[in-house]
Amino acid sequence: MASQTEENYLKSLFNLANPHGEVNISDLANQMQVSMPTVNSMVKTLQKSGWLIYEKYKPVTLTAKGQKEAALIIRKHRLTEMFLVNKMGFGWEEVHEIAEQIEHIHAPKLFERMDEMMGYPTIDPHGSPIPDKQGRMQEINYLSLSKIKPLQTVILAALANSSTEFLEFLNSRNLSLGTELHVLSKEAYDQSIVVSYLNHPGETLSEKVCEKLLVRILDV
Amino acid sequence: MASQTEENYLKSLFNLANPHGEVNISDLANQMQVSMPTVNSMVKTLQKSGWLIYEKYKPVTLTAKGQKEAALIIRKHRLTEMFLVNKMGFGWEEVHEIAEQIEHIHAPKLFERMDEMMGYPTIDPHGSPIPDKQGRMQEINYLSLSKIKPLQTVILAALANSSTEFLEFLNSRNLSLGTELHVLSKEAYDQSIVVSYLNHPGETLSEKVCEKLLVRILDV
DNA sequence: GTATATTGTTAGACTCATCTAACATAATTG
DNA sequence: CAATTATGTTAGATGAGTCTAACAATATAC
Repeated sequence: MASQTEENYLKSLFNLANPHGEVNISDLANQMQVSMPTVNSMVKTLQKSGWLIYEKYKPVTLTAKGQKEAALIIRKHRLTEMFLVNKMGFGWEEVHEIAEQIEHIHAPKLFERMDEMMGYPTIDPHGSPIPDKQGRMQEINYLSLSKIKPLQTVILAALANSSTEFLEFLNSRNLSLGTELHVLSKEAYDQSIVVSYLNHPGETLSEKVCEKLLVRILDV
Repeated sequence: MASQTEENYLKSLFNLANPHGEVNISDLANQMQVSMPTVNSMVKTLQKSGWLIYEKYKPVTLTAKGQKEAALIIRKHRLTEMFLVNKMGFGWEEVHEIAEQIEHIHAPKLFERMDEMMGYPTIDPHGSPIPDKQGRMQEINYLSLSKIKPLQTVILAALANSSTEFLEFLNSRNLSLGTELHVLSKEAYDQSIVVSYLNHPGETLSEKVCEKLLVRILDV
């Protein structure tokens, strides 16, 4: 069984993996906020337990076992976030820190019960997919709002970033998942977009914001 | 801030304290399932942080600060147990292990929300008092069923032991908190008691069991 | 294609929480 | 009250997870 520290490394490895599944030591050190020698020694430890493949001076790769373990931790995290929002009345900007701790609880029944009480949700409060009990995570191909052309109508479906600051920005603009957005225009100079939705007839969103808003195009 | 390990020592110290507030090193070692030298060094650490008073070869005593900290951890434990039973459908025999982990979560809002959702309960699923936000724990003077004379009627109010095995024994006998028990007779030889309740006209309970059943006498 | 910059590794040290072996003090008991 | 038993302490070691300083390999850039 992985320690809490090891679980955090597995989670970071899973999230940092490039399309080939590779992660650089320096990226992992940066993500984990520890020094590279620390990562180096931890990577050796994780390899000994069969969580990943490591060769000197090469990027590391999670094994199938490591990927599954990571996905199951992410599952606990996202189920917890959803439970906190749906069943306990928390705001989507409040749940990450709590879930970061609860994801390490060893109590299968607790998470099964959350899952059941919520009717087996497939996404978390930020639109990220919840891996299933086997650790399989569905790939959802959302579009970034920054790629949408004017006069199209889309639905806000997920976020590419779920930092407290970004979530509070979205709250201040009354933007939540499921909101129907009408793209009115796009500024060629800075790629900012003007959208209308609900009782906001013309809200300007910067490119930086649009990149983080994942949408699906509304079928007409 | 106390580490998770330190928190567990504080909790044990709180629970083991005799009426003078004293705890022996050996009792603490036994409770924590570690060696005496381990306790010895931890006790020095805890003293340095002001959680307890320690003098060589003497029993240790929690400071007011230590007592409050311990009570607040116990508060989180008991609120969690009550939440799991009342809001998530767990049995009273399933919740201890989970609460043992969740009590170390640092998230005041989580526990405040549990408290609020349950309407500010004062006891946990085993009848133990829940300390308040200031770490004050109410003293409840229950009687042990082993002290009750025949022909008296009592209400099962709490348990002096909440081990899974004991709770499963009580489940098998249909005994739960609030059950009205009529003491029919007491066997002088082994101190066992025959009680009637609900649809159990004559159930014999051993002295060992009676000692762990805390009751209050029903006003007639 | 060498020089420089970036990335990764090794060596050695530190803290925390634990252990065993050996020793010291306190409590109990004949 | 002396001997024995129980309880507590010291010393020194260990593994996990971290660090800094120094060094090595790879990648990038002129």
